[in-house]
Amino acid sequence: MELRRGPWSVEEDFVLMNYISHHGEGRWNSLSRCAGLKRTGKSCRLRWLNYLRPDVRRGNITLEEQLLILQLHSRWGNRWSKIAQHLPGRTDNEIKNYWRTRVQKHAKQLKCDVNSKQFQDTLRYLWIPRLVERIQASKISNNNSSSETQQPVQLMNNNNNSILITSVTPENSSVATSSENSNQDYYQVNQSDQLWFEDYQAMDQQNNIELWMDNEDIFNNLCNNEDIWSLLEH
DNA sequence: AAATCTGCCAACCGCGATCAG
DNA sequence: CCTGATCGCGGTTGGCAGATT
Repeated sequence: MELRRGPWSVEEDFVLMNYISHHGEGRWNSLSRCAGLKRTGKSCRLRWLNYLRPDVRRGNITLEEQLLILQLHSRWGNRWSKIAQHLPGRTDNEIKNYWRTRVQKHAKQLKCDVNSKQFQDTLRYLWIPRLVERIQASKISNNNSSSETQQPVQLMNNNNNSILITSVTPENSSVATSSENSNQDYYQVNQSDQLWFEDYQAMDQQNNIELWMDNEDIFNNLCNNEDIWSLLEH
């Protein structure tokens, strides 16, 4: 039997959805045959998981989701399926596409490799905190009560060639992180030994941005579809 | 207005892991 | 235990639409 390739038709989608609704997913090769689809099992699986499955989320990646992607990628690297497990309704393919088209583009603009320590540090110490700050600001301006439990972070040069990351209380939440100063801090850090990294890890254990990942409300305020990259550039 | 470029995203491919006989 | 089949993941490609030249 000749296998079909390329985009799925509406009829094929219907057949696949109908079959899975009656028989469940899995055993993709036999599923494809039994459903009468001229597609590989692999193709059926991909179509279902990335497009047809009812809990797939559509629309732009939100600020919160962008933050999660950055944080999780800094920890796990290109383990897209693992990252996707923490973004309900988003597929590994979607996250991978987002990363490649948006994040890698900015690495290119900075003339550094996306996997280089320099770029990873830029993400971790400059862009992630600024994104957290931005989200926090948007929540405060929205009078969102859930913001009380979430704290922004602040970047400080502690005169020891390391960057100190501290939480910021609501009363002094106007965090100053001009790109010039932060870049200067960043390059000083780059010349230092491993102390800064240990500092960060220690803070990581206590009260820093990782708290965000565990907040159950994080997906309850998906109000904002702004793009962090345009925000961070200006 | 036409040609070219760019961003986006669905789909395919290769490979290693896992499963089943 | 071995081997072929299948699955799942990450990398890559191709095509479309909108932006730019």
